Amino acid sequence: MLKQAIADALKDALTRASAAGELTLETVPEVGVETPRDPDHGDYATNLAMVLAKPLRMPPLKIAETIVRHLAKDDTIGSVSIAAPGFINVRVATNRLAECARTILQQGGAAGIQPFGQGQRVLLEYVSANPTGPLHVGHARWAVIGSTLASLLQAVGFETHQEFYINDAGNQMRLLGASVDARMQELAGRASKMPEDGYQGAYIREVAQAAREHLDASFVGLPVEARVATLTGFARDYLLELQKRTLLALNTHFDVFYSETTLHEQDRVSEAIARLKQTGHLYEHEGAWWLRSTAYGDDKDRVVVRENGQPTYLAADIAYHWDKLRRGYDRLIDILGADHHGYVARIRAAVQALGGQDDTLAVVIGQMVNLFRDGEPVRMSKRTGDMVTAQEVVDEVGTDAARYFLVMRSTDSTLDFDLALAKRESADNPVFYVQYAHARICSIIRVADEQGLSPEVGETSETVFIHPSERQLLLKLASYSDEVVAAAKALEPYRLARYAQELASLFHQFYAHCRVLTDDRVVTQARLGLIAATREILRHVLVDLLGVTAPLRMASLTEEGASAQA
RNA sequence: GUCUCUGUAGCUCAGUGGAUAGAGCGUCUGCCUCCGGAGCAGAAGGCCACAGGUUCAAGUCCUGUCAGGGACGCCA
Repeated sequence: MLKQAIADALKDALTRASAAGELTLETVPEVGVETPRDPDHGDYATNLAMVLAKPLRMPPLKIAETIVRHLAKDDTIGSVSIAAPGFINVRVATNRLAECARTILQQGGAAGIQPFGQGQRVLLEYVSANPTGPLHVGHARWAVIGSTLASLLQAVGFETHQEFYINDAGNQMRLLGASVDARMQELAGRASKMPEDGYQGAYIREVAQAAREHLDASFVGLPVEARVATLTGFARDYLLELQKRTLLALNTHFDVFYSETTLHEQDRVSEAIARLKQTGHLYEHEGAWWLRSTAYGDDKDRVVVRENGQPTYLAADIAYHWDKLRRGYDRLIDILGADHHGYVARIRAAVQALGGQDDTLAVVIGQMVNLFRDGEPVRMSKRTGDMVTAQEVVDEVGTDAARYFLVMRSTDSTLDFDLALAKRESADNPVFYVQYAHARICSIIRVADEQGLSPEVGETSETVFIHPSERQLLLKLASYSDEVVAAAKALEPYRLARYAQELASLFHQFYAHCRVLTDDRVVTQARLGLIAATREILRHVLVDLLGVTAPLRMASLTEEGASAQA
């Protein structure tokens, strides 16, 4: 809310100084405004003078003085100071901060968020698992990152859509059908042979059991090919439903589940191949057709049609991405696991070969999740039966903790997820810390309500908000809209979780230092407004962006509190 | 071997080229007459893996080395 205003004021000052002939600028440079680490250095700062020192061939301190002399005092800039070697430090007028809180209170947590997306259409594709088994924790991480990113981009003015690409074609699916068939034969008491590299997990037996209940009894006696074909479809549907249930439990909602098989059935794959041949991006070599992906920076060219005439997985994915482009999306975002990193260059190349710009497709790589239970690593393997599924994780720790933990780290970092820790309802657990701040505010407002007080931020704030913790809280509230925009531009949803924790921390500090409900009516009114604005922001970041609940009260506390007092 | 992510406090991690490197947990010490103590305050704890370079300024950018994760199919 404030960053742009300060940058504009500085830019105006530069222009005036230039017009006055005191600084000889050819163009007005980009003004970078940052928040200093040390609050003593002001609320916002710029290194403008130091950046200009070289081109102007003037000492940075002198430039800073000149800029400050031409800086118009407005309702945002309270005071300005210069610090060696050339920083310009701005302290925001407290009335302006109070005005920000008032705006948040009136317009809600989204107030002031710059809608730079301008209605551009964005398609996010994420999770996109094979329907050959339950989702694992890695999938859960992509799910949470994807859905949070979708909300985030929506909040900054993009029109976002979310899709799950079902990898339901190819050899893996036949193998799945054969694995289920083997288990089913077992259940029927017949001799069976699990195929080489067949799916071994306990869930295969579950699918087989379900198939026995839903398919006709005589089915077991059919020839192998017929059985496997039917079971492949059955298992696909069954496991996809399982995955969908998990995604819902993670509070993730897709607009479309897009089946790879339909691409083949509707000849989309052959169309895409024909198109690439026509535009000269494919060539024939050793009986196969290759995409010239090296033309767009890939390490080597990639086969799209095999020697035997069958299209590869890449061919289908190219067709899918072409379909996305033809549906009129301005930007495509794919979220992939680090295990698919090597795939990025070729799909980016394909998008460009299909006419996309080099920045049309953005790929977010999520590093892997290491699962722990009480410090002991838990193995994740699809082939063994003992893996912990995403569903089990959500069942164990709950949706809120699962979402928060899976999104709170940078996607570039591998995530250590300790189930015991996430489950613990204690201070270890950041999601409870943030939710507690929200519940605490609700509690105060409930008490105030009983006294006939409603939250408002009055006009006399300069004299009312005098405690440092009040200022810090106000500043944090005012920076929310800037933070949302920054997180969206960088495609870094984890920043929202950090912000939420920092805001909660500042609120708890304020709470410890300043009593809200006091004998002084003016102070009470102002502080009620402050915490109500804090609640708006907490609710927005938790519910609207992170997809986590913002509880009015902490349920387990009342129980514990009751028993503790007894 | 090539590509890629990571390496910052005992642990898990922040840190958009700027000022004295931060948070949470853990450890130690304080704070409940009072709006919810799942909280707050304080202390201890660091050659930012290592070596060069770029610049007014490097934890941050570049190159190399070391260590750990992931990937290198006419699998999906």
